[in-house]
Amino acid sequence: MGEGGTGQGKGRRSARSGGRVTLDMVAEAAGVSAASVSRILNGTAIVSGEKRAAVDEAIARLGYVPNPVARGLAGGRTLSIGVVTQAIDSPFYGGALRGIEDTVSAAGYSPLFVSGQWSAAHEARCIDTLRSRRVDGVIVLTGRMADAALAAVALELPVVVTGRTMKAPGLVALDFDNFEGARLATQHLLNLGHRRIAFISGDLKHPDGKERLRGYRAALKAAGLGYEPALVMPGNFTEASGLTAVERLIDSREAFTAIFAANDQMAFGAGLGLHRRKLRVPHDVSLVGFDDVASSVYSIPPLTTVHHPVYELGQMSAQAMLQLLVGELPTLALPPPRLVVRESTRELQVLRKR
Amino acid sequence: MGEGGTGQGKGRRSARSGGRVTLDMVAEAAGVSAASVSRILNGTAIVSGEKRAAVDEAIARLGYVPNPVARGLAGGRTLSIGVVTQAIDSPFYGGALRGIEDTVSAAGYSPLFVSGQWSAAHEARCIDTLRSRRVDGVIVLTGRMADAALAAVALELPVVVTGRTMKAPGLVALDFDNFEGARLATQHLLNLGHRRIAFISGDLKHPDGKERLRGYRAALKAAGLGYEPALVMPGNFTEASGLTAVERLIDSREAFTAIFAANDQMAFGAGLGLHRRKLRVPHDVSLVGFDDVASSVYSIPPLTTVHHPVYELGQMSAQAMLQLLVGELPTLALPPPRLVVRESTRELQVLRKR
DNA sequence: TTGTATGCGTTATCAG
DNA sequence: CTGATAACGCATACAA
Repeated sequence: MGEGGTGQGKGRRSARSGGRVTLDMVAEAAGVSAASVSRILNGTAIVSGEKRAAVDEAIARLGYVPNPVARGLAGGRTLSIGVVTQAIDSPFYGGALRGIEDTVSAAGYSPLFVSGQWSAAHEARCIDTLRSRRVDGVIVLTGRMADAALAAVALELPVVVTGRTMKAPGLVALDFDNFEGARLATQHLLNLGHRRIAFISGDLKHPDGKERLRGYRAALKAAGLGYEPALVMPGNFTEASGLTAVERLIDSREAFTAIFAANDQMAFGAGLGLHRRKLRVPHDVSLVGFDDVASSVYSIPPLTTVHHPVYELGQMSAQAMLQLLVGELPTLALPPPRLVVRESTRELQVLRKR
Repeated sequence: MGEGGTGQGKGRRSARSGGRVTLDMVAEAAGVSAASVSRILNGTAIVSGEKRAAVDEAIARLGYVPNPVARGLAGGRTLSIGVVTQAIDSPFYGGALRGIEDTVSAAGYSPLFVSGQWSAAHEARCIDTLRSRRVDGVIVLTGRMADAALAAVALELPVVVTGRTMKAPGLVALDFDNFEGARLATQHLLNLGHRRIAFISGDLKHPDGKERLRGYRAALKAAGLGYEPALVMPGNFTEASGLTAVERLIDSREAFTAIFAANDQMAFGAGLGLHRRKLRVPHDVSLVGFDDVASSVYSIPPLTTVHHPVYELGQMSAQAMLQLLVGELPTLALPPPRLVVRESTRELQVLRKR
């Protein structure tokens, strides 16, 4: 394409680097100045219809495509936006990355993904890399960095951060209602008649972890039940920690009829732990997760969980960034949490009622 | 860091753009020419120890960090390498992406990930984007593009492609022995006494899909068993297709005691299908997957599968690219397939033997 | 070995 | 509205 059949003049694209067509060549072909071509391309100023037509034609005929690198040097904008995630291969963040890529690339931007490895120091280094690459903005998925540190980078370039609620100039935070989600999940178990509901917490230094624990406690309290620390096991959002937690729970001989894990991955680990101890889900114990990752539909049994709109989260943070970039103040809100009831929970059978 | 406490002279970094330090400033501070600084930075030429020391000191003191954008414009190298994957959120490719990122960034490069969406046309567009961004090379994970198309881009910039075996100038292909892996998996089932082994194939237009089917057939043949088309169900590497396949298999009333799915995701789907039909794994039917994705350790039961070293695959393709970039001819080989026996397979019980 | 001059492809700042 | 011309930050022939 672009090469067309009417390849008169110019002939075989010239030299190295794939013999690319430059803006100058377009300008010459269209009989205008390079500046005008640039203006047309960027809508920087109003140009007459005639010239515009000539330029458009030349661009099409020559198959011109702008060079983002040169553009970045000259204009300061690289049309690339940095994304710092925790682990690029996480089943959870994966969806968000896809949402970001889809949205951002549709607007002509390219995402630059870097993994923070769950470390504030590493994250800071990632952001330095991103800044040295002159990204136009940075999207931080959750992240471990202090709010203040983030606010500091927001002073120099637009920042969108998910998973926390904060305010700072040049920064927009997009948070999901983890509290409500956890409350919903616990309430579901309560509605099914469960009273002894164990909780496998996530990393409690992580805002999501904190909020989900809070939601669990709130639901319990609203139901007139006391908070029993013995039913709460620490985890770190990995399958392994879910497995360990459930083993400790069983070994503690504390009675429980249901488990709410602070994320799906831990729920999967817990499920395996239960399976190993010959406890069946949901026959013997009901199990609820959080996030609704792709594989939760196909786990055995399919997992009841709280839907976390990660793809939308990605889309929205990207949109927010795009708006920030044009100087608008984004006002976006994530959809509220929604419980997805599948097959890992069921009504408490009376005989086991304590 | 770099700012240090000894912030004498220069004072608060000057103007806009974060008031960055340029190479010229370093040159001036060190009392040498910009060219020399550039040469030191790139090892382009031998410079005297004195000047080098002065420059190093100036760089450290000023906290200079090169601008990749300018570097890209001037030198043609952007220190970024493009990666086209199929789906950035795939549990399978995720590991490879991590391997690539780790390796590439350790060498000072930044990966630019784009999703090909399983479409040759989309892939081609992705590569165009990458090229317009002047990446120094492209890593293609499997991909749908024709070999010839890939060879064509390899003419203009280094290409590393995984999941296929081909030869072309400027291109290195890194393939995994899918045939042997599938043979191993099938052999395992055979060793356990299974004779009626169903196969859920992957996309047969996909080289991996083809090879795995071939391995299955080869093992059967070596065991003196005929190939029964009725035992082979088509799939497309998704959980959903695995579920469907197993349902069709059961509905066909064809007898089988084991299933080999061409990837883990389909195995998970198949597992759920079996569960729904009240068939237990491995009690009633043994199940083997392929890839050994992270979650296969925690599936119920933990899945016996063929380990595919995806992370290493990512690392090696990155290394290969790095070598290509310095003009070396990479000679890397992936580790051979290895069967990971977990709990989804067991010896065939005589009573069910047909 | 080192410095000088030029160019990379665009955008931005000026005059016209 | 439009066209020269100067940055942008660095690398590289070329000359010294």
